[in-house]
Amino acid sequence: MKRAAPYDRDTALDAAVALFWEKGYRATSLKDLEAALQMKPGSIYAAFTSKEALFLTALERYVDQARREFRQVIDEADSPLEGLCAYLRRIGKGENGGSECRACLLIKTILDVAPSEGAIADRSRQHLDQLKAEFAAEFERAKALGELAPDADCGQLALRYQLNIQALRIEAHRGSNQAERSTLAESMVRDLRELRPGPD
Amino acid sequence: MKRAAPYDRDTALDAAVALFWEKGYRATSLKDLEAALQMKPGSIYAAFTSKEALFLTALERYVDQARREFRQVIDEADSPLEGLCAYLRRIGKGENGGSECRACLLIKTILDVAPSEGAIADRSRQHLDQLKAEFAAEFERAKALGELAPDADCGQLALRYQLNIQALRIEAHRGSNQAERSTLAESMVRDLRELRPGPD
DNA sequence: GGAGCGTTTGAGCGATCGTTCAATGCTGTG
DNA sequence: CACAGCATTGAACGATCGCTCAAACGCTCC
Repeated sequence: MKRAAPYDRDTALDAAVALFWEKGYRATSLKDLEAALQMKPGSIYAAFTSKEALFLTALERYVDQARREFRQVIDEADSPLEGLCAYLRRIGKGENGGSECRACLLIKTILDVAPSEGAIADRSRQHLDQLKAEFAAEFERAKALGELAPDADCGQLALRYQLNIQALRIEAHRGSNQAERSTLAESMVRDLRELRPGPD
Repeated sequence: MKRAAPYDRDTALDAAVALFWEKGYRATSLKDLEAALQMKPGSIYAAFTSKEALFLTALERYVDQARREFRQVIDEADSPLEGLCAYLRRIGKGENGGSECRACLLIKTILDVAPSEGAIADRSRQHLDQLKAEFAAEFERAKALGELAPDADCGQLALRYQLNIQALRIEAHRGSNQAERSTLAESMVRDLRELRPGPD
């Protein structure tokens, strides 16, 4: 039997996600990682190959978690459109699972990373596209249930939805207080609800 | 008479803006600046005190330019609301003056910069607030002319307008092509136009 | 033409970056 | 208990970071 690893990979990765999320890829030094993961440089490299590889692994974990949170909110909602609204509200509340409210790590990364570190930017873009597709699928579900007009462009709606989420998160990075962001989220929710076809 | 400075301060600052805009504050090294400004480190420090001070000066220039462009589009438009729409379209076109389309330097900076370099982040936030105020003033003007409902919340509208602009610019950082962004801008314009009160 | 002075230069500072590897310490087996 | 084997360690590497300063330069004025 192999000796149990004295570090817990999942715990370490969670710490890495939190750190990268807070400081960004470039600004996070190996020294920071040593402290956060409670691992010496050698161990980090043995476990994750390189800073870049560690980041990519952490990114995967981050996206998985984000997707899980989204799905959970959706599943608890009464309808697809209501679920999408609820998720917006949740982000506006500033609470995003247990973690503090920050700009989306994917966006941060895309803006932060130099062209030379293209692998990281590329992967981030892929993740963004996948999340957008997830949103689009939810809009499609809403349309099938009659919550949207039959000719609604779900791709476009998903894009704007995603941009709204990004905006809410970036707004949190700015000085704005929580109430302001809640108002903002409500205004976005209103826009979504107005998409509902109906005799009004 | 003092000897004329062998470097042109404005030219150097323009180069600094372009470089910082492309690479971000942290990722821009003194070596990069030496090449871009065609100045040796000693000269840079003699002229601008430090990398941080140089960035702050460049930031000022960037914002001035952005504001000038906005004002120009507004002044050429038939009405305040039309001006705001035209500016959105212009950003959607991907052309933003002569410079390539990139995420707003202010947003990039806020997301990029560590808390330890607070001065830079703080100044960026101030600039963002000022620009938002400029937008709000334009919405107020629109309201006074009857282009908006009398009870419209111009502060809120300005915020969402600014977030839309940020979204368009960040979208450019992503893979999305120009046509996609144009469509996006048109959709935002439509939202703006729907604010017009009317008999419908 | 030479003295004086302000500017520009670039080698080099200490710190820190991401990374490596020989030495060390611990664990499961005989 | 002794040993074999592997994970962990942390000092140290070369590169690069932001930055400094003594020396060289070039202009102006006498």
